[in-house]
Amino acid sequence: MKKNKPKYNQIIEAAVEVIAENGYHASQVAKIAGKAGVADGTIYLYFKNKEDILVSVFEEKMGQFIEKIANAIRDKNNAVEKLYTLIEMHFRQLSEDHHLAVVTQLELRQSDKELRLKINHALKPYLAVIDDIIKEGIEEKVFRDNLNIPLVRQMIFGTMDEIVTNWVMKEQKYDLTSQTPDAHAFITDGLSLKMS
Amino acid sequence: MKKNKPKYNQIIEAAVEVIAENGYHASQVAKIAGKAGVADGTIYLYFKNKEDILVSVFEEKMGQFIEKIANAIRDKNNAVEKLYTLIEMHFRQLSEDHHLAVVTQLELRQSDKELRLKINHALKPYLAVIDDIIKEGIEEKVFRDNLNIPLVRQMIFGTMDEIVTNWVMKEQKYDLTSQTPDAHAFITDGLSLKMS
Amino acid sequence: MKKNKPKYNQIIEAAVEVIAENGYHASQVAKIAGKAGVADGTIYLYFKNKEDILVSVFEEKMGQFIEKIANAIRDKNNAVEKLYTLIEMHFRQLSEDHHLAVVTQLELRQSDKELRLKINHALKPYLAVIDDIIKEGIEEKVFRDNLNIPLVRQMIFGTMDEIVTNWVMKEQKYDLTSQTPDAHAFITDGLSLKMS
Amino acid sequence: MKKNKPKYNQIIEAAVEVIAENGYHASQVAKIAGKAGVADGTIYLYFKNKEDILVSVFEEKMGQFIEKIANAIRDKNNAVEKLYTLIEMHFRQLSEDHHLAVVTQLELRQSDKELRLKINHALKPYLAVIDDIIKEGIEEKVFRDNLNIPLVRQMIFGTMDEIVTNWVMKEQKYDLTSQTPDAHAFITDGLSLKMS
DNA sequence: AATGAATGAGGTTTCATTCAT
DNA sequence: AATGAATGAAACCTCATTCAT
Repeated sequence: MKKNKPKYNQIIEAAVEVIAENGYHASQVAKIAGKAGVADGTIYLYFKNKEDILVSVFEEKMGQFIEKIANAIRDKNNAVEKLYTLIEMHFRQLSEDHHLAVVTQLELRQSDKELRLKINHALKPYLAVIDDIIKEGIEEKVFRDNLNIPLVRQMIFGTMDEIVTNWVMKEQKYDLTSQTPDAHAFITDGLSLKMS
Repeated sequence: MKKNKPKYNQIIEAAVEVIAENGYHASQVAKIAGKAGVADGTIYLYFKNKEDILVSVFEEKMGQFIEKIANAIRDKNNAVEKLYTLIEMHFRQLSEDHHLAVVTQLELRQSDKELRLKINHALKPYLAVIDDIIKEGIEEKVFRDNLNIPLVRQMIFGTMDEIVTNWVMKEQKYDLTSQTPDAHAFITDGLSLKMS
Repeated sequence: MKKNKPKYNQIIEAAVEVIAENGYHASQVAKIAGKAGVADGTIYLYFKNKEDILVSVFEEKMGQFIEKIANAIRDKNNAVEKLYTLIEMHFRQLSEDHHLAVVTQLELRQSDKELRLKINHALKPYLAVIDDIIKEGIEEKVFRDNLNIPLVRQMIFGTMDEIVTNWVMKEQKYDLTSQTPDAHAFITDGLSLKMS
Repeated sequence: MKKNKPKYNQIIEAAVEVIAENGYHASQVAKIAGKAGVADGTIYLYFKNKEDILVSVFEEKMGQFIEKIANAIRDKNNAVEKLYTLIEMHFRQLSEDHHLAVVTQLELRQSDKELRLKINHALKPYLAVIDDIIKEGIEEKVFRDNLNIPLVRQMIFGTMDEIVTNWVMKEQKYDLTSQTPDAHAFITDGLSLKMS
């Protein structure tokens, strides 16, 4: 978050709203400028081009997203609890900001390959947080020690991501956060019946 | 599959190739017509509009995709084996058709919300197959009976989808099919260390 | 001149008129299309981009310009007469097509360096015609044999060009063709008083 | 030259450099301000608008250009020598200031009709100097007395101008000043072989 | 059934100029 | 006198779709 750059943040917030309301391809720079209350040209004092707005939107929002999750996890005592908190915070944050959920789950994915790569890059720190939890769980001997970490991380992220996308596509008609226990159970224990 | 409509299939196949080679946004109708060996106008004798081509591509390919998986599953004896086969076939089919993998995992996702909904609709039969396996596993008492089936199905699909997408984005540098055991283990048993 | 391409020629002629009437920088593609009676997009079926229109205008017009001069010169018997005819035809052709004169003398010179180089390239055949006359005059021993041909050609072209440009800038208020004898006299004899 | 206006001259010099280095169309006011070491807005304390900068550049430089030629000519005894000196000085001054040569011969000509008229106006005093030499030559009876003075002046200027432009376009690969004798010979004697 | 020439709407970005400080 | 952040108009080109042949 660039401090003391009110216009920068105005534009970022306006971009999220405009994309959520109009869809990715109907999000003209003029519309963003209008909602941000600045002239079209002013956009280009703060962003290199339209793509730069979109990447910045993702970076800013993702930065805040990760920071909140990292904070919430910090005082948890073990990997299982941390994982639970991560899932819950992931769901809750998107649940509380419908605009952001639409933008990250649907609209920003319509961007082309180059932009997608930049967006994926902004996702790296989040994936690292997941990796750390997996490693901690292995050390604590609550997770198996033969886990393929990158693959497991993909599966955890894929699981949460698909749940959120379905929720967004169903127009957020049900409560997302309450899916946390089931999602957590699936990730830790899978589908299997526990043997006694 | 429309039978006895050779041009229809020519256009579908051309569309997959053009999208895989050029990317979604660089796939003009004229390019598809060119590769299919027909005039631009001819496209509109077989498809309502460009979106109709893309939806049809997905429907045709998804139909074949599901049929093969359904066939392979039919003679498996229990839910665990069926699930294993489903995952393996999912990975293998995309592994063997790189064009299709690029198109389904990356390019078609760049379409707008409306088209995405239609594509999701074509996915329904596949999701039903997954649902059936889950139900069967519950009946066989190898899966827990308190599973939220739609949620679990999303998680299974999300897990596989994310693995495939990562593989495509890493330019298919490693073997996808060999990820099957780990993916299957994650889905059935989660991360937890099994107690003896 | 591309034959049997009526739209091609319509666009070329429209471009000359639009540039002459509005000036180089106010010559939008839309204006040219409008005057040519075609849709904006049609322009791009015949020309790669706007620059291509402008280069083509110059090439087409210069081709006709040179051809007429070459024809007129062919049956002249000596270098002095040929030079006289070249000057007269140069002046007359621009005199008879005011639009073309404005475009070549004023408007097209506002183009950037790259376009200027392409335009200069189209001028080469004309400069070769001048060179040939100079060489012929030397062989006929009516011109000095120590002439620096490229330099002399520049001087001849520069002389004519400056006269035409001045005439265009003075809004063609006087007769250009009647400057031929004086221009010819200057080029052949310079300023000096002939000694007896 | 506005005396005691250091910023005025800074801006003029910066403009010449920026235009020579970047070309006419890439010479934004901001770039000129940057090179001059002043704020964008400061430009408008000294110049009415961008066109005014360019006209002033030409006027300032042309004033110095003419003054030097006028000084050099003053102590020559006859028209032929004065003409020789004028040509030599014309070539030498542009030869010694490549930036200025590029700006006057190529870049400033890309301006629109209105600006070109103002630039031509600044050229008037120079053309008057040429006129005076022609008149003096006629009086001295070394030039013909039936010369059309404005036309002859255009031809002399056009000759020199075309030579300089060619030299600039050939990227100044050869020596310009040494073209003086040939240019002078062409102007005084034309192409004709002298009769004895 | 097939063609392909023609259409025309729509948006990102630059940059000269202003004016509050 | 000097600053520099903010303004906002303006145009090239692409490409899905049509329709006369």
